[in-house]
Amino acid sequence: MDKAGNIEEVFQQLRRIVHALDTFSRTVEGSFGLTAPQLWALWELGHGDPLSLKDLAARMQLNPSTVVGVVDRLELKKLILRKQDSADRRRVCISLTRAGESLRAKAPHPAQGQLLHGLQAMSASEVREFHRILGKLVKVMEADGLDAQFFFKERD
Amino acid sequence: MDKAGNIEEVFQQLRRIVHALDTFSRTVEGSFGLTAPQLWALWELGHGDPLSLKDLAARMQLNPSTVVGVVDRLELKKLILRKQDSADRRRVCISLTRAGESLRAKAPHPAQGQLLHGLQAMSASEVREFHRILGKLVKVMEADGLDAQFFFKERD
DNA sequence: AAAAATTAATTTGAACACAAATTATTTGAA
DNA sequence: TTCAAATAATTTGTGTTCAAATTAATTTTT
Repeated sequence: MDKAGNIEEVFQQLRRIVHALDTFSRTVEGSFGLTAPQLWALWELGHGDPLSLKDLAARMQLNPSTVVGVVDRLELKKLILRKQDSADRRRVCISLTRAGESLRAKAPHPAQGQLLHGLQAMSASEVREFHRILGKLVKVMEADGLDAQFFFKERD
Repeated sequence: MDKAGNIEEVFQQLRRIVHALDTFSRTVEGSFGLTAPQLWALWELGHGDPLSLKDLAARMQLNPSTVVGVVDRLELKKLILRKQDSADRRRVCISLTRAGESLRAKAPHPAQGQLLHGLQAMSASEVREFHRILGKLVKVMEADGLDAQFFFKERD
């Protein structure tokens, strides 16, 4: 296959990986009661000291406004506790409840099972190579000054 | 770095790629007026004959109920036309309007610019290798009989 | 031909995800 | 010190995504 063909298929493959992750998230929700983002938040919160919403959002690499909703739902399930920070009353202090801690101990790794399984099935050198290539890709994709207008030209 | 470390970073990398794709989708929306799924649907619809909603959903690898919303918004923008199929009145026949066709001609490739850019920056052999590794990953991730319960064990 | 099963599209309800606007609080400058 | 700027959390509004339930039409079975 030529380069263009490979690129076309890589799109498909990444799309399928994202889709598989989403499907796994829903599977976890069905059998565990938590979605992947909720599980992930629980995981981060159990790592050490309580976090502010902003810090939790930063760790999850999500917009704070998104995390508000995730935290709302965890609070409803009584897995976390929201408390106003006494030092800075703008902040909230989010910590696990007893129930949250115990669930966290039983929970699947938030890194999402199928992907983990897939990577573990590879040899170390293959994972290394994959890592190297992804690194290049991320670098280019996140590069500054990439003008979206650039892509707006006739095709097909 | 050892295998476990590489795996941990691959998670991060994939997360960042997904995030970059989402960001790009919003950039396109801002400067073009269409989100990535809308653009993608427009693209598929311009490929040839009109499609039923089911067929469009299949091409986009999305749930039909998701595509209803995407098509709704394209219809509101007068870029597509919904018509009842005369042969089978359960079906709708979705086709581009004149405006839809002209927009499609000016539109960015739905495969999402930054990723395309990133892949084009690689050598052919690198893309080939990436394609090979992703293929393995997809295969394992989509493998049947993978019990989600399997991942529910103590960790950390 | 009438009843049952299937199919296509849609609606409903839940969760994400973001940006932009808002509110409350704190920090910094005049 | 008072007023302005910045920060933290939240609300609001739009869009994506799915599964499950619903509606309308077609196909199959009896």
